[in-house]
Amino acid sequence: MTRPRVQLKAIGEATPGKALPPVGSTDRIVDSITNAIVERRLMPGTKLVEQKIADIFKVSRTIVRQALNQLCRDRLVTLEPARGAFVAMPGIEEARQVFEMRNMIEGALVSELCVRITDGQLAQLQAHLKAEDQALAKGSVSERTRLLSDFHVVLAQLLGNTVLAEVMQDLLSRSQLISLMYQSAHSAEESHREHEQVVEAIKQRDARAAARLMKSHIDSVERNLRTNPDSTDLDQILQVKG
Amino acid sequence: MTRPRVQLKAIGEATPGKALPPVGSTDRIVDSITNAIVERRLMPGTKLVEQKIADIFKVSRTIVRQALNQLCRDRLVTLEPARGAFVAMPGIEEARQVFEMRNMIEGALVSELCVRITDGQLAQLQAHLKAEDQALAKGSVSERTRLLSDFHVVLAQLLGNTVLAEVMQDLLSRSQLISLMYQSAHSAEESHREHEQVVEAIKQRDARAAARLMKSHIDSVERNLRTNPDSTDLDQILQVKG
DNA sequence: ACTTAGCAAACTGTATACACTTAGTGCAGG
DNA sequence: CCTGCACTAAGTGTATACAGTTTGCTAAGT
Repeated sequence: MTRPRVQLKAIGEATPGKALPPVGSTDRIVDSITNAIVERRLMPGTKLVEQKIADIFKVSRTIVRQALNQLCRDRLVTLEPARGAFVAMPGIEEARQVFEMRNMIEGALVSELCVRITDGQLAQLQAHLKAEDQALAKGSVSERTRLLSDFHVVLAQLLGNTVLAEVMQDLLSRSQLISLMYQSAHSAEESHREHEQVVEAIKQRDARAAARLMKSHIDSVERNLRTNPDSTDLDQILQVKG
Repeated sequence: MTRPRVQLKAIGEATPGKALPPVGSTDRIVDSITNAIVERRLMPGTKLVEQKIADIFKVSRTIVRQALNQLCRDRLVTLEPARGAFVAMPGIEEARQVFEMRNMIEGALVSELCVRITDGQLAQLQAHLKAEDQALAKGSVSERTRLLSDFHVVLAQLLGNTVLAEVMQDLLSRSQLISLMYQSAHSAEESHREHEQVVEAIKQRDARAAARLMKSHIDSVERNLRTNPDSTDLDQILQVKG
């Protein structure tokens, strides 16, 4: 079986523009690998050898194993018994389920927001939209991607519900991995426009419209995945088979 | 600080009527402790000493630590650095957030079910209701509790969405821990009746009613928590302070 | 030339050892 | 009698050692 061989050094560096790095050694590794995956520096299927990661972070395999276990729970990494850890390769069915779940949660989320959002929070949303706009104009690709994804996290955070925010963060990491595998044809510009429409509906306190727009946004992202299994994907699909 | 001292042996046994035990040693321990917690054999605040658990399951602390880490991610256990692992004691705010999240998810869930459920699946639901009924008549308290909780898991599973089912399973474990801390006055009979109403609405394919009934069911459970912080809770709250 | 058996290197899974932190106990001083 | 400090036992955090498995290579056989 030939899996993609990628430089593991890709996970060494931190990402600018993120929250301050976590205190624990384990969390630091989880964060680095998570970022490396969602930023496409670690491709799906890449084997993550414990000792190499341990060397990079100057810790023992014990710590690395803890990190890999957490990543496995996040579904960003697959653990195959006695074989090792691999960057996950979510299948079509899993992708469908993640998006279905997002549809349900985010639909209800924006509905609720229409009822409870404050003016200050609305301004916060507008500020995020502006940041998206600027990133589209001059930002790097990875910055765009991050902001477009963060939009959904911000929405979740506005409800002040940590439980919800964590689940959303999880679903979004997986979404990014999925988008990466089934190369999305959904343009950043289109996503941004759809985000603006959602925010506008929230501003009007139109729960029904907001939910509809959000669902159609997510559907639109998903649709553009399925209809475009392009060459990169085929490579990876073949690599799975051997 | 005085925390409740409970026999750790409580986690040794498996629970009848559950799915077959998992293969890995780690998962076996996670399952045992999870069951012990939701079945109230391990009370909130109980310290989980690694070596003792290791002795019980005849494994090394390495394995136990993996299990405790997983339980920490499930929020059933709290890890305090250099102090150890404790059965979680979710606060009021966390409880509110869990129920809010359930409201959002399960509302959308039953709506969706109204559109997609098959006759066979409806029969499955009815069968579950019947099991609840029988447990109310003659089953043990823990069996009732389990069935009433499983109702929600079954609903999630009917959608055929593993991602959703896992999140729900998670939220329900936490809900059980919460009910246990803030002793619920919500009677099993009332829950069962409300379940029946939800199923009836699904049967009629009335999405709006189903969502409304489900939300009111969850609200009703939550309301009965908050208004009844009885003696057991006070004990635990005092124990936290000093 | 192609397949297959066997061997060696690499890697994972678990246990163990050891350093460091915390918590409890007893004793001395106020 | 109460307070504060040193000491000790218990427990956690990390590294390391070792056993078992997988994987890729080599070589023999068809």
